[in-house]
Amino acid sequence: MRLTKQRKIILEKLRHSRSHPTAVQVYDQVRSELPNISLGTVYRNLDILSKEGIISKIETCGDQKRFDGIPDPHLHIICSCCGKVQDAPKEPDIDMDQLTRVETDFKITGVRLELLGVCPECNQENN
Amino acid sequence: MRLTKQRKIILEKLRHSRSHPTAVQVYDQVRSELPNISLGTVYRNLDILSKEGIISKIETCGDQKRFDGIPDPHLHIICSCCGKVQDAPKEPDIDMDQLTRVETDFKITGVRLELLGVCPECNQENN
DNA sequence: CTGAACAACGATAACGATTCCTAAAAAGGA
DNA sequence: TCCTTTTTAGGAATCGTTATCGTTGTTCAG
Repeated sequence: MRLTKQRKIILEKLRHSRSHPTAVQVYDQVRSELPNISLGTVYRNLDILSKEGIISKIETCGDQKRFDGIPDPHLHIICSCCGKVQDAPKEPDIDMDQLTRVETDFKITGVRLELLGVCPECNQENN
Repeated sequence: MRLTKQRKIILEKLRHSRSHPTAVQVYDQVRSELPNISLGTVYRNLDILSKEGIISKIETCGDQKRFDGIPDPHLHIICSCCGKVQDAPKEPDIDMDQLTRVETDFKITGVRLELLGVCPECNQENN
C-alpha cells in the first residue's frame, strides 16, 4: 500500500478527530487541504485503511457509515436519532465466553455491544 | 391502521418465517399470494408495522434491513458475511444497570447486544 | 343507500450512500 | 531517469429505500 498524499491526510484528519465522522465529513475536512480530492477517493481509502486494520468502520450507526481513527475495539455510545457516535469513558466488564457459548450452526466470532442513547443536539431538537 | 389484504399477508408471511427476511424477500413471499403487490407497498407496510411495534426492524445486519415477526427483544446471531440473522436459543444474563451507568452527555436509552458469526452457507463458500 | 373524507394502493420517479469505470497522474524500485 | 504498478479525479452506475401521485377501497355521517 502506497502512502499517497491523499491517504496520509485522510488518516491524519481521522486521527485528530474525536467525532467518528462520516465519509462526507472526512471529505469536507480533507478538502481544506486538498481541494481537488474526489469523494470516491475518500471512500476508497477509508475502505482500504479499515480493511488493513489501520482505522475502523462503524456500520451500526444508521444509514451512513462512520469511521474511527482508533482501530482497537472499545465501547461506543450511538445516538439512535442522528447516528452520532461517542466513545464511552470506561470499558464494561462482561463475560464473553459465557455469552458466546450458544447452540447454533453459526461459527461465532464475537459479540457486538453498544450503548444506545440520544445526543444533546437531538435531545434539544425534540424539545 | 386498517388491516388491508396486503398488510395481513405481509404480517402472516413474516410471522410464519424464522428467517428474518429482507424487504425484497418478504416481497417475493407475498407475491405468491398477491402477484400485483408493489415493492413500495411492502416497504411502506413493514415500516408502519414496525413503528406500531407489531414487528421489528433489524438495522444492524449489513446494507439491507431485515424484519422480525417477533417484536419482543431477544438475542440475535448475525452473519457478518451475508447479514443473515438467527435467533439465539437462550438469553444472556448481563447487568444492564451496571452497563448503562456511564459518564456521558448522551441520554442513555438502552444497549445493543448481538452475537456475530459466520453462517454455514458463507462458511462453506469461503472453503 | 349515498357520497364525502380519507387511508392505502400500484407504478414509477427520486433520493442518498456507496461503488464502479476509465483515462491520466503519481509513486517507487531498478 | 525510466518503467511498471498503483492511485487518482471525475463522473456514471448501482442499490436499497422513500416519496409522489393518480386511482381504488373503506368508513361513516346524513
